Amino acid sequence: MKLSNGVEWALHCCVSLSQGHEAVPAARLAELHGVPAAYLAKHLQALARGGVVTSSPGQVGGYTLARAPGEITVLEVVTAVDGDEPTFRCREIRQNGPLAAPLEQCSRWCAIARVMADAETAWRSSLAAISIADLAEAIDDDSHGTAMRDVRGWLMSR
Amino acid sequence: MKLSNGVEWALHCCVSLSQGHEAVPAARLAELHGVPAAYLAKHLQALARGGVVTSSPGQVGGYTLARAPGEITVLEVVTAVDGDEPTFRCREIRQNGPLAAPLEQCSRWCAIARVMADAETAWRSSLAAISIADLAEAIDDDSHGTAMRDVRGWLMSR
DNA sequence: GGGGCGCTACTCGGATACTGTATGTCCGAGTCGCAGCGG
DNA sequence: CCGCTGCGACTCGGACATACAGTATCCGAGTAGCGCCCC
Repeated sequence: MKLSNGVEWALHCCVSLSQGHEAVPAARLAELHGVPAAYLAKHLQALARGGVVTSSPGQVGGYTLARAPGEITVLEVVTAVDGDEPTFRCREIRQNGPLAAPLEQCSRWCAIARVMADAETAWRSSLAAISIADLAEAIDDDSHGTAMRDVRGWLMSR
Repeated sequence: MKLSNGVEWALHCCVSLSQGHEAVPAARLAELHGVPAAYLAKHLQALARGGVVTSSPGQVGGYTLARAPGEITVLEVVTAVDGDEPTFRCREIRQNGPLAAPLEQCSRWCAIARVMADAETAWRSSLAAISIADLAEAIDDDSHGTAMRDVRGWLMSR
């Protein structure tokens, strides 16, 4: 079970976007994070589709957070980029083979699927408890208060 | 983030194995669950490598649970089949670009990686709380006590 | 009749093709800002 | 001097190649059981 690395890029981009009020083009975000611009654009489009960021075309266009940083959870970003399909897809193999379970016993999910779904819920809850604002604060603390200030300055310049 | 469907097969196989004391060949497990035998064998090998089941060659060989069903957790099965790499691999992009974080601030993990790791820990804990015996009991309850009895009977026959 | 030996059949295990998803890239459609022109 | 219009440049958005991992399969190495032969 591997998570697309686009998730990491998207989270960093959201944190950066939370530091400026102007729209930031995809190319500029790519430069800031040192990642391929064309590919990052793809993930930003996914964020836009997911309602995490809003895009504006034109000469001074770019991406902006759709809501306040404290109102956007990490889970939303992950879901927007990675898709909202469940990680475990039950193929109902209990209905296969010589001992196939009768259909009337399959009204509930398979016990295995329930366990996996519970685990996924725990994972999602953990991600939903953290907001972009929390991330920005944590990163700022790690850098003793310089990282976010530098990002703000860099976004302002040019 | 998608989980290999081999995980589902492996869990079902472990539950079935918990019902019989004889070694069960891969082909027989495949027949029981209605899945391709050659492919299932691959996953059973992974379970053997992970120490979840033990394999015995020869005419009456096959697979057996390596420990008591209550002592094997779902997490072990998932890890054995899917690999134990973390779902989120931090590429340290904070060290990229014009505002690269200095190395002395990177002694700890990136804040984003920490959040993802916490979520994964929650997921793993949830899976580690359930054993194969728990699964077998839950499946039995769903079928009003017939499913595991049928499996035992089918494994005895032939 | 008992013990030893060889054969056979069955098992797992890893090496080998194929498919789908993630990765990476590109060019076209659309929009906003700015400069130039006319009133 | 002010407003309108046309142009240009920049933006996003989706369509297009490529690389890798999951899917599916096969055949060879090894072992245990069984029957046969010899004593």
